[in-house]
Amino acid sequence: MKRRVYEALQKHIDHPIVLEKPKDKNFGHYATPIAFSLAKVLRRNPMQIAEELAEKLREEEMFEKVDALKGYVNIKLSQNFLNDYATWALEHEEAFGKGDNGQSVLLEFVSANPTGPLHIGHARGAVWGDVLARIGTHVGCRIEREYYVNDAGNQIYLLGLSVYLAGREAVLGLDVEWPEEYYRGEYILDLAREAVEALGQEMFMDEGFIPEIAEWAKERMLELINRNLADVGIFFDHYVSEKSLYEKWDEILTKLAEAGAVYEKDGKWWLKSTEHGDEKDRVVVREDGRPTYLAGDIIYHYLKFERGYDHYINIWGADHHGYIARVKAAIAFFGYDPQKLEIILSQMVSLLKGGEPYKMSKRAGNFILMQDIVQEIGADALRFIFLTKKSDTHLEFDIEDLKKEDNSNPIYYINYAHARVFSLFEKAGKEQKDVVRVSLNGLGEDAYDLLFTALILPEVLEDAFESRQLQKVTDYLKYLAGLYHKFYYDNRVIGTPYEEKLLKLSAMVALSLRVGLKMLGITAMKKM
RNA sequence: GCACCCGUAGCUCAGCUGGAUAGAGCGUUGGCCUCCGGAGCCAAAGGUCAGAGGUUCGAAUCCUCUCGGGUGCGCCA
Repeated sequence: MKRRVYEALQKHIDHPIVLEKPKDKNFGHYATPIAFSLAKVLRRNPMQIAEELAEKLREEEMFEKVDALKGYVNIKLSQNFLNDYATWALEHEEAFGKGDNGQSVLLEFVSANPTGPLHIGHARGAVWGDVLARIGTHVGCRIEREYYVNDAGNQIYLLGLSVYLAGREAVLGLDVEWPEEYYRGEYILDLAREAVEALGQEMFMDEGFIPEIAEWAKERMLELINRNLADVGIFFDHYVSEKSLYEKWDEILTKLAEAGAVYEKDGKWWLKSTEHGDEKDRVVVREDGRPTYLAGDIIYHYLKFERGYDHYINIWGADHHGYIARVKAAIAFFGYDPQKLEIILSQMVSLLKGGEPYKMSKRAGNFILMQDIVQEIGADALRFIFLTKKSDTHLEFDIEDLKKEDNSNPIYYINYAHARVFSLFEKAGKEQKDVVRVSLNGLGEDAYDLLFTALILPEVLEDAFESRQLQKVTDYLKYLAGLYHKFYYDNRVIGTPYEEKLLKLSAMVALSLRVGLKMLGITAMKKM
């Protein structure tokens, strides 16, 4: 809809146009301060320019009214235009809001180490990535979801060691000496019990079996992580194993050397990441010849770019922000455009419980599990908490509040509006198809406000996706639901001369709420 | 010390590609059910947009500095 307006304006203006929604709805549906920027170029009075422009735009059929006010050009869409659009939307439910962006995007998210269950911080990135993918797909991108599995290195050995020791101590009752660093937490005990059962006691008699135990435990953890994700409706198209990448390392190192990207010093190989804006060069091969973690990431991103997507998005925890420069540097050395890699940082989540800060630490084992929160407040509420906040800001919430908040949760507010519409149709003994072609002519201003708000869903989705600000969708849904609740309160529907018109309007609102909720991974309720 | 994120109502947060009178939810106070779902609606109180400069027709929004909070600065992953 916005695009149609934009195109209409373009016919008359040869200048970048900013189109916005006026704060005061009396000003119309759209407004542009274009006259101010044109005034600078043309060196003329903005009021005058606005007036001339308004004059030209009045010829467009889709506009009912075009005003010039204090330099702004305010535009009001015609009722016929809005009505026809609503009819189209209701007849093409699946297509409403669908775009044709066409970009192919590889979205990497979660990528939590397979050494434990997902905690609440992971959940934020997981939900964000999932919804970004849902909306992106709806607006027409071809988005593939990928999980990078860090299944190599010391941490996996540590996992094995932890299970091995827990098995000896808690299951077999042997004396053990705990090292300084190991994984704690109940899940390690569970794993140990299972492992003794599945692998046999003899595996716990000799440290030499630790790598085998580690491998087994890692697989179990991946299964667990996937179950955690599935419980909130999150899935992946690809899993890439870090371990499997290293066989390509020699080849990649050669490529880097040919590009002049690496050098040898102190018996180690360094990436010249400072050449591309990093603060220092980074070791990629240790003295003993083993590649570092960065090497794995270099291979991974090289292969990503080889796969030829238009754009790449990684959602990382904010604690990895220092890592961006070196990965981008490597990409640049391969001759690819590092701009195509976009890193979205998901900031910390702090939890309170009854006002007390909850320290989250994987090693300490007292972190809050995503599955526990899901069990307490439900997947939908968990999704909503994260989606009402932008990703790059710290988020703090109290578990106790969330528990008691299930009644005042905005999801209920939105769903209630949706359910009310279905209740109306039921009471009226009608179905949507009975009213889609009804003309809305004759309805009042508030009805058209509501209709217009329902119809802007596509541009809200597009804007939210393009700006990576998913909270715009939740804001919109709350606003639309609020408008409908008020409208419902002010207007009687059934038994009035406007019954069919108002049912159509209600159906349109419900459609936008439903599609919007679907984008958030939440199913709209017809009854509550 | 350097880098990144943040500082907006009592609390949790929107608004930030500069635009018209700074918003929501919760909390507080007071109204609205003989009537389609009161899980709703209406109203009130509550703000030096951390502070100071700058840029310009115009700044919560952009720039600089200061103060305050968080995170990162491994050849761990």
